[in-house]
Amino acid sequence: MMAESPRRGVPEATVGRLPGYLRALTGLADRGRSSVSSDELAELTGVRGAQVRKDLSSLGSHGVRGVGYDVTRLSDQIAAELGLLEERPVVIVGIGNLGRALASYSGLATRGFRVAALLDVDPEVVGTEVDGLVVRPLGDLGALAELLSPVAVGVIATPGAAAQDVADLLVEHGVRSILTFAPVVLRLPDAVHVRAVDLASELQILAFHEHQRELAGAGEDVG
Amino acid sequence: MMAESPRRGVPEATVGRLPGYLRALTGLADRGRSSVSSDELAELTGVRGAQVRKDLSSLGSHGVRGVGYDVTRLSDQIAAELGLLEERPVVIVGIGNLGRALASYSGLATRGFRVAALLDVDPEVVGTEVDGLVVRPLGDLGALAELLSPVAVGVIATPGAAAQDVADLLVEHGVRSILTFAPVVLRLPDAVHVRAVDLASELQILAFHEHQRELAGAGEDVG
DNA sequence: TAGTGTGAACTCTTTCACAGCT
DNA sequence: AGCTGTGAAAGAGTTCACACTA
Repeated sequence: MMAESPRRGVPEATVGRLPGYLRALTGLADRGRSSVSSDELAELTGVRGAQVRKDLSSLGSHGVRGVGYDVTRLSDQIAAELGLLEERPVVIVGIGNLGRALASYSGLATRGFRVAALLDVDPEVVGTEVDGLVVRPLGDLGALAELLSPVAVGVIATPGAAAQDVADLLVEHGVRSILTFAPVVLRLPDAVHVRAVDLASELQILAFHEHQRELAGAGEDVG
Repeated sequence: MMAESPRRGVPEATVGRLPGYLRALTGLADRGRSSVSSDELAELTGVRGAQVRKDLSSLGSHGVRGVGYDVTRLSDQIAAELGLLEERPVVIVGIGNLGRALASYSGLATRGFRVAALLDVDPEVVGTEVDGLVVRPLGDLGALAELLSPVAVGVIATPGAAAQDVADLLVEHGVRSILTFAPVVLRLPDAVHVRAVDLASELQILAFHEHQRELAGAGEDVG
């Protein structure tokens, strides 16, 4: 028989859940579990069982009927899918409190990444050491090419005003995936993947729901 | 005629974009602009024009045909929808680098929030001052009730191992909306709204796309 | 004329429900 | 007996395209 192609195109919504599955599987493996059912994995990650099965089947996964999924095998398969079999370098630009938080976050190392470089423009910050790494001037980016292979992911933790320039610079040096915390919309070539986390937006979304509840409460029967 | 109900139920996907619109509108207002078209707003926020119009119409908004939307009016309307007409208090638990980054983020104040309290368990950290606020012991939460009105939003910036306990404590004290940065799934009553931002997951999602590109590149014509 | 508001088509995602395997 | 894998149904979200109007 011919090798079946595991899948073509994992749906984006599924990709978004893979890290959660991987995290749960790592936890299970640490506790010595060797197999897990879709319902249990669902429980651990806060989704539905059917969802887990659909997601995993889109990876071409093979669970065992009547038993479940092999924890190690599935974990490896997801890690492979995410491209984490090899440690991926991360460059963090902007070493304020946020940049420092990211730089010293041990979860990066345990989940497939290596902080390869810390960059900043502030001469007060450049040269200081964070979690064993010396902060370099932004201009050094070009000199770091060999540290950034396989292609690094860029993290922007600068003030909003600097974010676009930093993003352009990263892209110039070959970065194609950027995680930004700056509250601005980055204009970049379509080929660059950007994920934006905006703290204030997250809070505003929560505020919306809070507000809706307040309205609902006010409108309800009194007494 | 009777007052038309502006809407019933704004779609969740729309809610997720409102903060972006609000940010763009604030920028336009600062630059003295008084009206804006859906296409321009779309351009500024990185979505499509039709999307903007659908979103705004679900708020019961009224743009002017041939002209566009009134910047101030629309901005106020979105702020109202998000419940930001009154400053909403935020409690931050876990004053490590990340908690400090959040505490000193000026974007909170400019976007409808007030950092009402900083809490931590570490005696080394309790009593220190961050951005003009003294860090209090976690146990003080009960004593802060008056600071936390209207109902506060809780932010969890603790290590994963502490997150569930902190979340339970927040909920006990009336918090119904939580933003967590801890890489764990929180088990809370359904009535509590939780948004989880997991840095490593974000990077893994980017890594997935990076990896796909590498596969595609390797499979392509060479030369 | 420029630009909104919106039904209708389309696409993506989730959920259901059950056949089929171990 | 238990649990996966998956078509089919249902539900969300997005995009199209155009009538309408200031």
